[in-house]
Amino acid sequence: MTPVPPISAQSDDESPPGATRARRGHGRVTLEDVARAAGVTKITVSRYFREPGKVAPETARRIAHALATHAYVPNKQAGMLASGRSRVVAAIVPSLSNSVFAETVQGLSEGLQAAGYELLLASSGYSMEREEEQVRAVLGWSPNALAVTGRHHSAGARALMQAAVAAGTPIIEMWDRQPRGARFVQVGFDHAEVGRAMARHLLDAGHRRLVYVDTGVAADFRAHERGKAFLAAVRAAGRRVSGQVIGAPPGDAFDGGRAALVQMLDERGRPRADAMAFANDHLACGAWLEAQARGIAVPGALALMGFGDFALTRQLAGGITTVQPPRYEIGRETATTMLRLMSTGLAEGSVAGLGRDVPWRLVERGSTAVPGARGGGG
Amino acid sequence: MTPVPPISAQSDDESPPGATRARRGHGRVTLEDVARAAGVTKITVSRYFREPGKVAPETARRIAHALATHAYVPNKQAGMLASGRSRVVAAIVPSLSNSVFAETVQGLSEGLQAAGYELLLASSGYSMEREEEQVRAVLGWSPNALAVTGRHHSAGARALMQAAVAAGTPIIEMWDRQPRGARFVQVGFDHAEVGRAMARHLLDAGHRRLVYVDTGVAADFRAHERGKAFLAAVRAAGRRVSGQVIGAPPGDAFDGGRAALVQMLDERGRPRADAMAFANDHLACGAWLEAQARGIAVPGALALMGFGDFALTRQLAGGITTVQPPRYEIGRETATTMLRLMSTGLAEGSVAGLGRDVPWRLVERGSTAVPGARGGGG
DNA sequence: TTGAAAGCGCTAACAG
DNA sequence: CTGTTAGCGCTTTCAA
Repeated sequence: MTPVPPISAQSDDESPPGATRARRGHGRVTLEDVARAAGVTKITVSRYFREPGKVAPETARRIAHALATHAYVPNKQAGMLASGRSRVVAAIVPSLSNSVFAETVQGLSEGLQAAGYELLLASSGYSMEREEEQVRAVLGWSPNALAVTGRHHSAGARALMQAAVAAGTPIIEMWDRQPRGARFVQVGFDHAEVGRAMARHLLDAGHRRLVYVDTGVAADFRAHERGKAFLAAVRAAGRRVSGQVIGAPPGDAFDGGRAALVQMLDERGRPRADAMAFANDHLACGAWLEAQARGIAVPGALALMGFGDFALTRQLAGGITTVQPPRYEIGRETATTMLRLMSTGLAEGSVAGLGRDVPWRLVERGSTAVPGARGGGG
Repeated sequence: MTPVPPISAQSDDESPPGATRARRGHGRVTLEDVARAAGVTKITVSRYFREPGKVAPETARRIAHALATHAYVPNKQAGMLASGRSRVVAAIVPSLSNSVFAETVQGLSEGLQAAGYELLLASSGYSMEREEEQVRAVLGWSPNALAVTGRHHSAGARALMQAAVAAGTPIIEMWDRQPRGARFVQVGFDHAEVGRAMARHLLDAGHRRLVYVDTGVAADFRAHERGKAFLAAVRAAGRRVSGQVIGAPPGDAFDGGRAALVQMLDERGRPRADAMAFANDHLACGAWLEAQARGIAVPGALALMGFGDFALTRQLAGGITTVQPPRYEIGRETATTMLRLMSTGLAEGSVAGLGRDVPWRLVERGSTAVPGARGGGG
């Protein structure tokens, strides 16, 4: 263990009159300790870190030596407080266990790390109330920028975020992009468009009775939006097709997908739908597995498609059609956008609605394959 | 006396409605602003937050009113610096995308949140070098405690961690427990024991030719340890059984599992092993899917088992035998242990090796089921 | 090239 | 119950 030098007031200067106050520090090594050991003052050590070129080689050597024996860890609070620069960016995602957001965070983290920023991460557990708490909490660290997920927030969270923008802190909404009425910069895509594309894909394959299985997660607004648009698109397709949105039970998503499939079966165990679209791939995979267990042919008797492009969709025989969202790219693009906004100082209300549409694509696999050309419906 | 403040290029014209004037630092509202608006001094506002009982009701009312119109966000850097208490705990996990750690983080987060702590999260990407960087980075925030994953760290990281312990910051190693030679408090379990249990399970089922498929992730030391113990246990079981450890290719784990299975097939497409144990359930599921695709009966022709208890293992027909690690509990227990150490101030070297064994269990499912009683081997 | 002085925004101690 | 004073550890002028 490195010996921690005594911090006792070893005063070479005059003792302050009537100085009997209790010391407050926590036993850590400070810049001052290192400086004393190196025979310089703390500002020189500080420079050694920030502008190494500006300290004499000999001095640098002595400082390096002092550092080697002192396990010095710079106190970031102090640095941030003094400089006003935090080099920290905060992000709030609904869930860290959801691999979708994990990859976004990965992209964000990589993009920021390259620029020397640290990431303060929080999760809201898909609760707007907790999101507000987290917004408040992370803003307290004066991050240089904040990324949140989606465009639905509590009034309180919105107020905090707007105050932050007004104070010059860029705020970015990830995963969702809907320039109309946007209050913040957005990096993502339009989920309604995805919902429509899913419907169109199934309609084009000739299916007539379509179902969208929504997630059991109440606050997954993006999934709901896809479902809503899906339904609207089906309804707009004419009288010969029917659309329906049902909800998967909360809990394990594989089980939820299975349950949704079962719910769609008639008394004879046959699907009352031609095709089912799911809010996410776990649900879709669950349904696929249940279909397989029951001998329901996919896509012969029932077409299935999901959202998310989870690894498993490539693994199940024939593959499961899905929408590949730019999970990683959203994070990466958010980082880029943040860096740009931070450097230009453009964080004003004027940029609300700006941002980037990050492209997604529909990946067609076996679960919605059309044998031959099944003929155009509707 | 008063140095002329740097002239702000832009004229401080009128502040946005609701919020009062922008100040020089971040342009953020400070305690002082609120205090002025409430007609008190900042310390009173500070007390209003920390010890509400100690401010007069009338004063409290005025402060509350001032707050309502000021979007005040406390500056945590300043608070921490002044109080020395951070109410922040840091954790470093190998990967946020790995659901195993995601759940641990969830448990940790929940346990800490209840006690009013915030979580600073970092991921090392399974790299000891990056882990050291992250240790250094998070220690700069003066967390009240730090949790790292596993007991393998770079010398530099170890030095930083030991200095932190010496300075009174509890450090906990999660997921691994090996009291011999431990330098820090550990909350987890012994992976060698798991490896032995996996071997025993397969041996007891009468299998003779056993294979452990290690992960393609080089720095997943715990997986390697399970493999090593697995092999040792098989070798110790006598001359009539054989054991082997092979590595899965890096990349997608489902594909890795498939590849590992293929690698074990002879020219006629028949397994050269009786049973395969995998470093994780993704690999095991991949192998299972490949076996199914090739018409290899599981467990008839080949028994499979994994580690991790991922949701999918319950879904594939018959289920896949796995080891259920206490993913969530490790996080929860880490939180409890941290809180205890922080309150007792016991963070000295004397507690190294202390900690908790968190129990795991082997979940037997179809993929290793013994039809009837296949007869005792070795 | 190095140092001295003056805070950053907040809280601990100690009066009133 | 409220205010005053003195820092927390670092970075910013500015001076030497």
